[in-house]
Amino acid sequence: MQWEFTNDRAISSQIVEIIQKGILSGVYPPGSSLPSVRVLAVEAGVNPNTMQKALAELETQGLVRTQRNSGRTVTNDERLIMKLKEQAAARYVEQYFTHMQSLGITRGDAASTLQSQVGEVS
Amino acid sequence: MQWEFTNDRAISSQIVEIIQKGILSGVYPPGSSLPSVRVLAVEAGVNPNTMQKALAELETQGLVRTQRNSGRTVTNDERLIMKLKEQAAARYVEQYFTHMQSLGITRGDAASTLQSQVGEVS
DNA sequence: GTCACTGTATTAGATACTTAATACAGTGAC
DNA sequence: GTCACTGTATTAAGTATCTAATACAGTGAC
Repeated sequence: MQWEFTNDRAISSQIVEIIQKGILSGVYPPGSSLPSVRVLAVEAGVNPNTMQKALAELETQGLVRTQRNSGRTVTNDERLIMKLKEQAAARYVEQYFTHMQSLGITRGDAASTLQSQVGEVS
Repeated sequence: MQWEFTNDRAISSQIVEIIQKGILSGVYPPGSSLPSVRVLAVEAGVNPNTMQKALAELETQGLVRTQRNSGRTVTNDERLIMKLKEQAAARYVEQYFTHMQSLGITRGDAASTLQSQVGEVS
């Protein structure tokens, strides 16, 4: 997990997205237990309150379960994970097209441009 | 120009991006004059100070020129515009791949997924 | 029972952003 | 010269975010 933040958005929101991706990509497998708030806060280099806020948000999304005095675990609901993963992917696709269209680039041209860079090493 | 803002990022930053896209896409052609700070502020529904901040940022990027007492114009430097447009497009491509990779999706699969949605109406 | 660990809550301070209400200097039309 | 418009600057207030420093209740190992 790489905790790198930009200062153009709230840190807690960025944490939510990072952990979301960790769960949706399988880095945090279904049912596995998460480090404690305090440990995660140290790892990420943020205040425990900030990490707490992010984890609370993840819980309302159903991605994380909390056992009041014994830590948190990733949900076991693999169908939910798969569904959210597909939704996220679809959102990224549309976000790409939207950005390119606002530059005056059609969906077709946007697709060609992307296709030509699949092999690039970035 | 559609002035719609989310509250997860600074409004002034969002204004910068919207006007940038307007210039790079040709909605604001090279050399054309921009509405005044106060008019743009009303259009966008924000405080003049906020619009001023965004326009100042655009000027440091070289996309906009200011004639101290007679308004602002879009730069005439079409090469700069073209260059920035290509850079922005390349950035969106990489951003897409990065997002998909953090979901555990390879560049190749990310390209296929996108290709399959070119024709969608969104 | 003690200790070390959980999540959670509260208070205070610093900072950034946005709005609001002004003000000033320069320009161009009349 | 007056008026209406430019960009720019300043001050104050409200809000959101993050940090810091605590505190409390519950659990499990020993």
